[in-house]
Amino acid sequence: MGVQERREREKEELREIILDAASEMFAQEGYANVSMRKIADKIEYSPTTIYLYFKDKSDLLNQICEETFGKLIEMVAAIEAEDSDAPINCLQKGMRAYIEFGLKYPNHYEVTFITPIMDFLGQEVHPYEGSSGQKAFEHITRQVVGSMQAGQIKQGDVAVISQTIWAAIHGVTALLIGHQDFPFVEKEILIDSVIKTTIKGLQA
Amino acid sequence: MGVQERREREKEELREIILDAASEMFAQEGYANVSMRKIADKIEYSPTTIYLYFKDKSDLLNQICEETFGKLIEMVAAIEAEDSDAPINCLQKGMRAYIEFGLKYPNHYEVTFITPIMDFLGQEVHPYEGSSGQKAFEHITRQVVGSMQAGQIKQGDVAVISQTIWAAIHGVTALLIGHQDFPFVEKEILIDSVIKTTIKGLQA
DNA sequence: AGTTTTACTTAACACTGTTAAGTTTTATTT
DNA sequence: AAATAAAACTTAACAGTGTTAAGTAAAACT
Repeated sequence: MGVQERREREKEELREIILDAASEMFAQEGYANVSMRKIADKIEYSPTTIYLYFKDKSDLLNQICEETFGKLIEMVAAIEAEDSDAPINCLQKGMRAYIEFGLKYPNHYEVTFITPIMDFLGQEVHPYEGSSGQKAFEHITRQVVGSMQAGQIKQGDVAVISQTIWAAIHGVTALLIGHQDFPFVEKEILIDSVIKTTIKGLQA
Repeated sequence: MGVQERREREKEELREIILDAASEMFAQEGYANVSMRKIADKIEYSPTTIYLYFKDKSDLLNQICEETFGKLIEMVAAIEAEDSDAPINCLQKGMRAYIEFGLKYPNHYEVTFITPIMDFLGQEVHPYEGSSGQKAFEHITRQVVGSMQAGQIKQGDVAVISQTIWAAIHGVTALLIGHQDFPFVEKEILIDSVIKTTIKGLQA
């Protein structure tokens, strides 16, 4: 009765092929500039086949983002595992990793964290619960708790502090991605400044 | 020879009508969900008439943003004119005004500062030079200079500090607008935290 | 070999932004 | 006042979009 298993494997393979093709195209040309027909052309299937594997275009995107952000989580988890001297260094490294990840995959960052995907009623369709985004954020929270317990940042509401940090790193990432015509100072200097200012602002 | 002047006035009026209709619709339903035909329906002209007044859809948007952000500049300028005791208070008020403005006109904020408008080659088409966005940013810069001269924030590169501030306020604004499903702490508390953390991080 | 299930495709719908060509209205000139 | 020129606006169309319903080919089961 190995037939069913083989077929499932084949289905999964095509799912991956679609996902890979779409991922590459989204990252290269941007979500809006890639049509279902173009993806279909690339994988040499009819456009409607994609709909047998994904609910719609935004579902395709969400699943790509889940994959991509799995990588971010791995990166941040690796930093945590490094058992660095001070939790606050860990937090800083995590912030830097987040920003650099966003700049490395700007189109993926854009679609996951910048573009609010709305349906026609203006409702957001980015389910947060259980998403990789949630998991990534939980890492920040954990590092905040660690730094707070070590007395390296001031006592306070963990959620407030975590979200403040997220605002800072999202802010610089989003600006650098989305406003390439703006006369920014040198990228590394700005990133440094954002991280240092935030950490200093949170110290006891 | 007042005929020509009257006609110019009439042209300007229709331009305003289009701008107002589009502005309202973009703000209510979001840029992507408003088509040229829908705008045309609303103002009771044919869709192509719009192209006699605006180069294309994104031009329409840019001009709306210029108008809207004129208001932001007025707000920030009013704060500056208030001649508040300390420049750093002025800076803080300006930051708050920026964030609150973004939350008040989320769709306008989105299209000006969040959505990167790309043409089909992935080139950005948001001209920064001379834009209202530039002018708004210059206000931040001026307040940074003032605070620095008053010794209320540390000495340093004005551009770096200004952009760090922008990253922070853009970050929280963009997050609050774009991720309404995220379990944020109370809005005012988060905004307060971002502003205070940033200012504290920049103090001498 | 015949039947059912699965996988995939064709054709179509209702949209989109945008342009070229044509029409109506307004102003100028004779 | 009639003819001409210019401006304002519209109709029709192109080439594309996401998505669905209906149909076909292939594989698996009986």
